[in-house]
Order: sequence, then structure tokens, then C-alpha cells
Amino acid sequence: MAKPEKRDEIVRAALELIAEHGFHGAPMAMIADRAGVGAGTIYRYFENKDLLITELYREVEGRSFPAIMEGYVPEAPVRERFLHLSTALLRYFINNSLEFRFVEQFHNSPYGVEFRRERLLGKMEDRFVYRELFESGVAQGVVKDFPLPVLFALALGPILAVARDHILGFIALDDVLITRTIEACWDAVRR
Amino acid sequence: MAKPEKRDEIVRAALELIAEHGFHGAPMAMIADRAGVGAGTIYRYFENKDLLITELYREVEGRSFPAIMEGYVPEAPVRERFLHLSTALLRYFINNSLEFRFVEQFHNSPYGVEFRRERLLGKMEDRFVYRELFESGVAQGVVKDFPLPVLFALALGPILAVARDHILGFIALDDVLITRTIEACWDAVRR
Amino acid sequence: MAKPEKRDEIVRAALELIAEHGFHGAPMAMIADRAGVGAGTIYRYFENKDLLITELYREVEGRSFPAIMEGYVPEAPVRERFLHLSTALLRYFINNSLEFRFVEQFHNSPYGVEFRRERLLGKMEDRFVYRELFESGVAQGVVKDFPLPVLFALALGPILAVARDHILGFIALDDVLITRTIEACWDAVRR
Amino acid sequence: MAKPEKRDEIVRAALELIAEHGFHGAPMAMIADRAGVGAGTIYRYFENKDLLITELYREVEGRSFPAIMEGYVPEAPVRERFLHLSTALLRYFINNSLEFRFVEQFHNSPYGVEFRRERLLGKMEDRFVYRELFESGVAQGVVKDFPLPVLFALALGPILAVARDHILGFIALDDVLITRTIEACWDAVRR
DNA sequence: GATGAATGAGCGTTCATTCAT
DNA sequence: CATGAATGAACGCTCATTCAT
Repeated sequence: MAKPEKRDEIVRAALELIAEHGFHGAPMAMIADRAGVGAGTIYRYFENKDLLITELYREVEGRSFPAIMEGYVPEAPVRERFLHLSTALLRYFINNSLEFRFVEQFHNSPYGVEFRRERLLGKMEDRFVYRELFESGVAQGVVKDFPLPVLFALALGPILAVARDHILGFIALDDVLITRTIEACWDAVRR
Repeated sequence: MAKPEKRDEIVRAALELIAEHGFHGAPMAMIADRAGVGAGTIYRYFENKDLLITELYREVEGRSFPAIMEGYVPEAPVRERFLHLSTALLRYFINNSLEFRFVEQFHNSPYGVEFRRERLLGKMEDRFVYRELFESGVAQGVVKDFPLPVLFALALGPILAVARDHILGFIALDDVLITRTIEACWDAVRR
Repeated sequence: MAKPEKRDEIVRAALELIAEHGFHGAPMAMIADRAGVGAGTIYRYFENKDLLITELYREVEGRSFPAIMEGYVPEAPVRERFLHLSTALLRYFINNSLEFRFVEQFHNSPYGVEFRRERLLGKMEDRFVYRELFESGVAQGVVKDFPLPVLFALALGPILAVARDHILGFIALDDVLITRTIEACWDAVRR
Repeated sequence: MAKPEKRDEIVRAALELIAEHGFHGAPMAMIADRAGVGAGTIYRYFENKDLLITELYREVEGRSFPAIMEGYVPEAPVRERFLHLSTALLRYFINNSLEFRFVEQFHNSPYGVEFRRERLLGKMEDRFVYRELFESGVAQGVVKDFPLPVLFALALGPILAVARDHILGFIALDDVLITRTIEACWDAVRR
């Protein structure tokens, strides 16, 4: 087994275990086991558990970006672009529930606090598109004039909530419901 | 120190420590210490740590109910009632950040999963008012016809998000911003 | 078993194991085992392994003092006093080989370095008597005018060496040989 | 890089690291690194770490021999020869502090015990000269009639002690002090 | 009823050694 | 021959839980 494959196996195993059982339920030995790797091997790729988790987070965070940018038309009207991004994001969460649950775990953990600010300021890739979108929306007078974090809350808060509920089996989001939900989010941010 | 006082001290200490440092940062010995109680004493009131935490959760969950019900007029129009409840809830979170942070921690933890269903079904006190409100709103045609979890997501998702951001110091919610944010949430759910 | 007894058992077990097998050969679990105590119990008495070892050292270092001071006559001539102290010290080492070997291990270890200075400056109890003795000896012109560390080296270097050899079974020190050896040490320091 | 050079690099690296940081601070990987060699390569030259260290010891022990023999006159009087050897040895220790510190570490470690006997019996090169010297000294009646280990202790114990103190910076040995110290050692062994 | 000393399973991490390349 | 990635046993340490007092 070549080098990058082992790293990937470790990352995948950590993602799975943390998504399924939380940070408590993912000891290094268990991650190693699930990755088909010796316990010490993890430390060849990651200095310690904290760094494994934060690197995993960065990796996972980046993965949604291409998904939401596919078919994105920067010249389209703000509303269209909002609907596109948000629909794609919700779909991505639903179709990648491991990633979604890991990220949720991460955000509500000691690790996540330091990452919050950069997310709020729209410094991460996917947030950055949203940021630009909101800023031009506000400038054009089609989006309510709120501080960025409030707009993020209005747009993404419900998306995260319904994604969570869907993944846990409390609702079944189909195409129609997704579309309507995203449109309701638009109602929240639009002027 | 009489019996119920000890129990209360333990609960208070656990709330504080978990809110401030997360579940990791709140060993039983530390909780006992902060409560001014012997380590073994906790086990006279709570069978084990899990039960301490879930009981603490139930208690904390119930506390917001009186706060949001104060001045609530069941006969008022749906919109008015929604604005009242949501504003009161957001204010409660902001003014009781320990409780808020604990509940957030709880929801994103192995403990929280089993509690989600009853929340989603509006079985907890405060959710129950919301549930009735949404149901009558839908019946009257003033609220979008969504499954309950989606309405909860649209209404409460942003509230939780802005409360979090406020408590962490990323935004400063004043009366005006609170009102406008809640009105935006109404835009999301109203027809 | 009452509290101080457990602490003493731990200290004794650590002393034995380190004396017999060196620092490598004395894992915490083994110390706990030999002390008849749970592994975690050690940490109720000592914050960590380093502190267990340095506290053990301080304790052991102090033990030789009463032994060498017994029958010490501060008014006696320098030579007499030197012979008394050194003989008593060598006897103490021989009769307490665990302590001796532990201290030897300690001095030649990362732990020991910081303690060396205070020993050299005669700041420890037993060294302090020697220091006074040498200083008055130099003042009276009966001891060679050397820096203190050199006098310590001349007096104690051979004592440590023969104690080591005796304990390891390479020589058999009897009363006559002890006396003659100490007198030879006096020859080294006397004018 | 040819074979013997690699071996030398490994030996040098091990010497440096152990002298500087002790046995704890010299993992095989670090030795390999410092030697500019792969970790596995060490095992082509040394069966395991213990053997690397003991071989290193034998090598280092031998190095002082030429230094002390330079200018040694076997026909000179015992006193002269003693002063020559001991002065040269002390100087060697001071000028080769890495070797000195390694050897000290070694002696006070599980490794060192088995080597003590042959040293005490004067079976190693440099000890052998001393042994002969002492034996002829005793025969001539100019050296005290002690068992060999006691004579070694009286002569070398102080030398090791002052070398240690000098290297650690607690005293500054200059030519005068060296000479006087060695003469004091002679006082200890001479009749 | 209350205590807190004692416990030991389980954690994250290190490192001497092996072996496929 | 040389490599260095991989290994896993063993380490120091934590903490939920128990139980003698």
C-alpha cells in the first residue's frame, strides 16, 4: 500500500468514526483499526490527535466547494444565485452525511471555536461566494441590510437544521421540499 | 446543607463547567469540587455521569419556557405571537448564555440524539407552543404549509445561530437588530 | 491501610525498583504493583513520575544526615571530625545500599543535574557539615587550600567509588579497610 | 559513502546524542538522522541498540589510552608516572567532554554493571597501566597496601568528580589546579 | 447520608525493530 | 546493501465509579 493511500484511509476512518460516534467514540486505536493500520502509523501522518482532526476538518470543509460551484453563474441575478448555492449546499449535506455530521461535531467542540471567526467573515472558500453574493445583494437593494453574520444565520441556519433532521430520519427531503425550503430561506434574506 | 440544595449545587456546577469547558473539561471530581461536595456524593443524586447530564438537560430545557410565555397572548394574531415567542427566546438565550451553551453542547453530542425526536415533534413545553402556533398558522393560511421540522428549522435555526455568534462576540445584538432578525425569520415562515 | 502508609509503600517500591533496575526498569505500573497499590493511586500522592522521583531523592538524601551526625563532636579537631563523618557516611552507604544506588542513579540522570549545584555549594544538610569542616580546616591551615568542589571530590569521590564496589561485590570492606580508606582520604585533603 | 564511514557516523551520532541528552534523549531514529543514515541501516552494523551502546563504550574507553601514554616513561619513579598518567587522564576528560559524559552515563546505567568488573581488575588498556603502576608501587613500598579497587577509587574517584564539575561549569580547572589536585590524589595513595 | 481515597480500564503517544522495496 | 514506512507493545497519565469509614 503506497503512502498517500494510508493517509487517506486514516482520514476516512477518522471521519466515519467521529461522524458516527463523536469525538469520544473515536480513540486513536479504533481509528487505526478501522483504517487497517498500526496505531503508531497515524503519527507518521499527523503529529497528534488534535492535528489529525483539524486537518480532517480543513479537508472536509473544502470538499463542498466544488459541489456548490458546479453550474454557478456569477452573472445571474442574486436570487437565482442564492437559490443555486443553497440548494446545492443542502443537497451536498444530504448526500454526504458523514462529512456533514463530522463538521457539525467539530463546530460544537473545543476545536471548532477558533475556526468560527474565519467562517463568519466569509474567509473560507464556500463562505466567500456567499459573502460576495450577500454584499452585492445588499448593494443592489435586493437583500436586507444586515451584518454578514445575521445573513449567514438566516440563510444557512435553516439549511443546517433541515439537513440534520433529514439525515437523522426525522424528515424526508425530496426535490420539491428542498426547493421550497430554500425559497423560504430566500424570503428571510430578501428585501 | 439540606438535600435538595446539594442537588442544586451539583447541577449548577455541572452546567457552568460544561458550558465553559465542554464535556471534556468537566470531570466528576471537578464538578464535585465546584459544587462544594464530595465526589461520591454526586452518585447519591445521579446514578452516573450520563444521567446527571441528561437530567441537567431536561431541567435547563424547561427553564426557558416561563421566560417566553411571559406576556404571551394566546388570542393574538399568529404573526404577533410568533414575534413575541421568538424575540423572547432569543433574548433568553442571550441573557442566559451558560444555559444556551450547555444546550448547544448537548445537542451536538451522543447524548443529544435521542432527545431530538421529541423536540422535533413539539413535545417539549416551549416547542409545544410553537407547534400549536405553526399548526394554527398553517390552518389559517398565514404560514407556509411545511412539515413541522422545516418550520422549526426556518424559525429557530437562525435564532440559534445569531445567539451563538452574539455570545461568542462576533456580533452585538441590540434591540433593533433582534427585532429585525426575528421579523426576517417571520418572512421565512409566513405565506 | 491509612494514608501515609500508602505513600510510604509507593516511595519504598520506587526506591527498590529504581535501585535495582534503573529508571528504565521502573515503570509506574510496576511501582504500583510492588507497592500493592492501584496505578492511579500513585498520582494522588505525586503529581507525576518526575515529582515522585525528585521527592524520593530529597527524602533519601536527608536520611543519611542523622546517621553521620550521631556521635559527631563539633569541638573535636578537624581530622577527628573528618574521620568521623566520612566513616559514618561510608558505613551508611554500605548498610543502605538501596538508597546509595538510587542516589547514584539519580545523580547521573537528567533529574540530577539541577541538584548538583546545591550539593556542590554544601547547601544540603550533610554537605553543610562538611563545608563548615573544610572551611575551618582551611582556616586553621590543616586542610589544603582548594576550592570547595575539589575538596568534596577528594574526600567523597573515593568513598562513593568504594561503596559502589563493595555493594557490587568487587571488594569486601571490613572495619579495618574502612578506617584505612578514610584515612587515605584524609591524606588527600590534609595539608 | 563506504561502509566503515557509515559505521563511524552512527557511532559519532550516538556518542553526541547520548552525551548531550542521555539515553532517554537518543532514540534510534534520531541517531540515524544525525548520522545521515536510514533508520534501518543502523541494524546492519549493530544487532540492536544495546549492542550499539556497548560497542560505542568499548571504542570510547579505548580512545583515552594513547592520550595518557604519550610521553609516559615506564622507567620513571612511581610518583612521577602516577602524576603523568593522572594529569593526562584528567586533561583528556576535560578536553573530550562528550566522551567523558557518555562514559559517565554508561557507568551509571544497567549497561555499565557488567563492565565494572573488568575495569576494576585492570583489564582494560588504560587501567592496565595503572594496575602495573600500583602493583610495583606497593611492591616498592611507596604506595599504600590496598586492594586494587581501593587504589583505583582513591586515585580516580576524585579525578572523575572534578572533571564532572569542571565540565558542568561548577569549577574552572587551570594548569595549577590540575597539578595540585593530582598531587593531592597522590597523597591519598602514597605511603 | 456524606465522604474522598482508591481503583484500573482506557486513553494518546513513543520508539526499538522489521521488512518490502 | 540501504532505506524509511510501518508496526504494536509499552509507557505515563486521567477519570468515572466504588466503598470503607
